[in-house]
Amino acid sequence: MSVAKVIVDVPAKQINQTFDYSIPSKLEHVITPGMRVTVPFGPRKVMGFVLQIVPESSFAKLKSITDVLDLTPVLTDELLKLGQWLAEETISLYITAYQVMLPQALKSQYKKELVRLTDGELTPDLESLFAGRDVVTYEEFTQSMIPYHQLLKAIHRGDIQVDYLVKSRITKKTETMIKPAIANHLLEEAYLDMPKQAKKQRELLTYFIQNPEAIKKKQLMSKVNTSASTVKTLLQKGLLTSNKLEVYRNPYNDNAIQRTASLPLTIQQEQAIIPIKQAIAEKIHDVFLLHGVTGSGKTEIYLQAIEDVIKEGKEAIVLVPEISLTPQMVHRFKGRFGSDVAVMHSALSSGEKYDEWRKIYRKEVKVVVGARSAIFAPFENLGIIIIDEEHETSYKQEDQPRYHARDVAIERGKNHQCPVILGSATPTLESYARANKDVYKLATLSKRTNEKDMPEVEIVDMRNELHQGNRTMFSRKLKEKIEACLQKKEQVVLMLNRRGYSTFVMCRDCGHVKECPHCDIALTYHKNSNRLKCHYCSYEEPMPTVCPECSSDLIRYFGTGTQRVEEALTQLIPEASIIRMDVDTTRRKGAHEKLLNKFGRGEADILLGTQMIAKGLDFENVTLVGVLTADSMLHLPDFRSSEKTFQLLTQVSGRAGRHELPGEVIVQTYTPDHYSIELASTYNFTDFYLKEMAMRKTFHYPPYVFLALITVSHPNQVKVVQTTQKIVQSLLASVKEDTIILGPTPSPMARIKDRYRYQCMVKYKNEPNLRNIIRNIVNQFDDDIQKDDLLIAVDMQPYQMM
DNA sequence: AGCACGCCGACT
DNA sequence: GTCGGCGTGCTC
Ligand SMILES: [Zn+2]
Ligand SMILES: [Zn+2]
Repeated sequence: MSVAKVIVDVPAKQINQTFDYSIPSKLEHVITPGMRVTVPFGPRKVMGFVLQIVPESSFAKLKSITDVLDLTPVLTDELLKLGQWLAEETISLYITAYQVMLPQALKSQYKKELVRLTDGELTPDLESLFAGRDVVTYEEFTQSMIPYHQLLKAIHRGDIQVDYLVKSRITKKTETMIKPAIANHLLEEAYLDMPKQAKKQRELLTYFIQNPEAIKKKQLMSKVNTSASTVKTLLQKGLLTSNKLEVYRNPYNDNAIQRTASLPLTIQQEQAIIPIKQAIAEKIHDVFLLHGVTGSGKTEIYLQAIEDVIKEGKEAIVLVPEISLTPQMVHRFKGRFGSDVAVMHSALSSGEKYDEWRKIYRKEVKVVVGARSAIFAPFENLGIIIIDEEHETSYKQEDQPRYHARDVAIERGKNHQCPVILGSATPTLESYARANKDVYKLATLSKRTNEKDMPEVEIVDMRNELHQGNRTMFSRKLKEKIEACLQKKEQVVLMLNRRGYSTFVMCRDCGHVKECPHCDIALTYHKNSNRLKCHYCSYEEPMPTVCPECSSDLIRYFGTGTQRVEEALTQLIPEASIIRMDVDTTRRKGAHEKLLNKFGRGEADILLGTQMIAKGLDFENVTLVGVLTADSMLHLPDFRSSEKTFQLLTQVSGRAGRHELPGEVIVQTYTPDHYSIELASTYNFTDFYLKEMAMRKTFHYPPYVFLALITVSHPNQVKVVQTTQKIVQSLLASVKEDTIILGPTPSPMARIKDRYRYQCMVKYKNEPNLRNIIRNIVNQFDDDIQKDDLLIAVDMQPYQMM
C-alpha cells in the first residue's frame, strides 16, 4: 500500500508541510505526483496537491485519499520543484506557491451541507429548516437563527450529518453537435415515411442524407434555415442524435491572421542572435541581456530564436508587459506561429484564461505569450524564455507569493537548461550591471532597423516660463509646436506622468482635504454616485455640501490631472480635438484599445494620457511628443525614481517619428539639469548607467546591495513600533557586520483600514542564511499573529516601498 | 484557516 | 437546563 505526500489547501503556517495519506487500491495506479486530490482533513474535506508517492509513512494510522480531481498532473515534476523553490525564496506558504502557478478556475471552493439521516422527528426549528428536504446548505442554517446547540445535539444523536464538499469552479464551454442516429439508407426510408406537411423536418433529413457528418447545431440551423424545435423533434424521433463537444473560447478572433515569414536581419541583429541560437542548439542555460533602442528589431530576434526552438521540438515562453499585450502584438506571434500560440492576458475572463492554459497543458501549443503569470506555463520541454521590456515593474507580483518573474524565469532556465533573454531599451541597473560583470551575456542593438535617428529631444525649463509670467502647464515652445503640428495635419502625443491622478475633494477657503477616516489617504470623488470613496478600504460617504472644517460652501472636487490638462488645453487651442487616456477613460475592458484605434484612424489631433501611453504606440502620423512634467516622479520616496524617469522619457520619446515623417520631443521640467532628464534627452544610456550606479553605490542601494522589506501592521501604533523595533534588534543580532538594518520607519502608506504600518529595511551584500533568519524572527511573533491580529509581511524583492 | 471541545457566566 | 462567548489545540 503506497502513501501520498500531500500539500493541503489550508493557507496557515502550522499546516505548511506535507500530510501523508494512504492511496486506496482503486486509485493505486491512477494517482501520480502533481495531481489534485481531495482528502479528509480534521472534520473537513479539502483539496491538496500530491507532491510525492512513497512506499510507507512514519505515521501510524493514515486517512485515505477520497478522490482524484485530475486525469493527468496539473503540475509537472519541474513545477513541483519550482513551487518549493518559490515558497522558500519568497518566504511564502507552499500552497500559495502552487496555487499561483495554476489558473484561478482550478481553485477549489468549499461548501458545507446538512444531510438529514433520520425519518424520526427533529426539533420544530430544524423541521422547518429542512421543510421536507433531505439536504440543506449550511448557509441556510446560519441564516435561520436556530441555536447552534440544537444542531449539535441532532448531529450527536446521529439524526443529521455535516457533509463537506469540494467544488471546482471549472466551466467548460461546449457546443451542441448534431449528427444522424442511424445509417444513411434508414434516413432515406424515414424521409419517405414522413408526411408531406413536415416540410422543415424533410429538409433537415435531406441535408443529413447528403452530409452525414456531425455539424454544430447553430451552424445547422442557419444552413438549413430551421429552428431549434424542428431539430428537437427529430432528436426525439431518434433519427438524429446530439452530443456536447468541448470547445475553447476564442478571445482573439484569429482565424484570419495572415502568416508571415522571417524578416531579413540587420548586421547588428545577426550578431545578437548568433550566441542565442548557439545556446539553444547546445542546450546551455545562459541569460542574455538584449539592450536594443526602440525600433531596433528586438521582437524579430525573439521570433527567429523561437523558430529555432520549435524546430528542436521544444517550447517557448514570452513575457510581455500587460499594457503591451495588444492585439497587434498577439498578431505578430500568431502570424509567425499560427495556432501554436496561447495568449495569457490578465484581462481575459477566468474561463478564457483556463482555456489558454489548457492548450499548454494538453500540448496543443508550443508558444505562450503572456503577462507575469505566464512564466508558470506547464511546458515540459522549454527551449527559451523571453522577457520583453525587462525593466517593467509589473513583472513583480505585489501580493503573496511576492515573486519577480525575472527570478522565476532564470530558475526555470536552469531547470530546463535553456537560454533566458531579457530585452529592453532601458535595462534595469541590476541586469546591466550583471551583464557588465559577465554574469549575463550582453547583446546591443544601437541602430533602428529603418536606419532613422531617434527623434530630437528639446528640454524646456519651466522655471523660465514662470518667471516670464506663463502660469499655464504649457510652455510657449510646446504650444507653438502643437499648433504647427496641427497645421500640417500631423498628430501629437502628450504625456502627464503625475501621480495622485484620482479626483479628490478640497475646500477652496481653508484647504481642507477630505481624507478616509480609516486610512491615510484622500478620498476620491465618484461622479456617478456623487459620493466619496476610499480605494484602500470600503469606506464611502456622500459628497459634502459644506466644508466640515470651516463650513464654507466652496468645497469642490478637483478633476484628475489629465482632466484638468484637457480643459486647459481646450482653452489654449480650442480647435484641437483631444482623446484623453487615463484610469477613468480606460477602466472598461477594451476601452484602451478603442481609444487607440480612434486616434490611429486620425479622429483626433492630440492623444493626452498618463504613462500608459508611453508604451508601444506606433502611429505614423505622430510627429510630436510632449512630456508636461518630466520631473514629477523624481521627488517620490523611491530610490528607483531617477531610473524610472529615464526609462519613461526614453520610452515616450520613441513614440514620435517612427515612420517617414521626422519626429520631435518636447520635455517640460522644473529641474532641467537633473541627469536622468538630461541624459534621456540624448538617449545616453551608458552615461546614465554610470551616473546612477555611482548614486546607488553612495547610498547603498541595488545593485550594490540586496534588499528585504519587512512590514508590520496592527491597529495599535505603539504595538507596531515596538514590534518593528524588536525585529530590527533581532536582525542586528544575527546579521553580518556590513549588513544595514533600517527602521522602524513609517510605511509610505502609514495607515490602511485602521491598521498602522511600519517597516524595516535590510540592505545586505551576502547573507546566505537571511531567509531562515527572517523566518525565525517572524516565528517569534506567532502568538501575536494568531491571537492579537498582528501582521508581518516580508518582501524579498521589494519594488514598491509600500 | 476552520473546526470541535470544554469551561464559564448569564439568563430563564 | 439553555444559550452564547471565548480560549485552546489539532489537523496525516
Ligand atoms: Zn474649509
Ligand atoms: Zn480607507
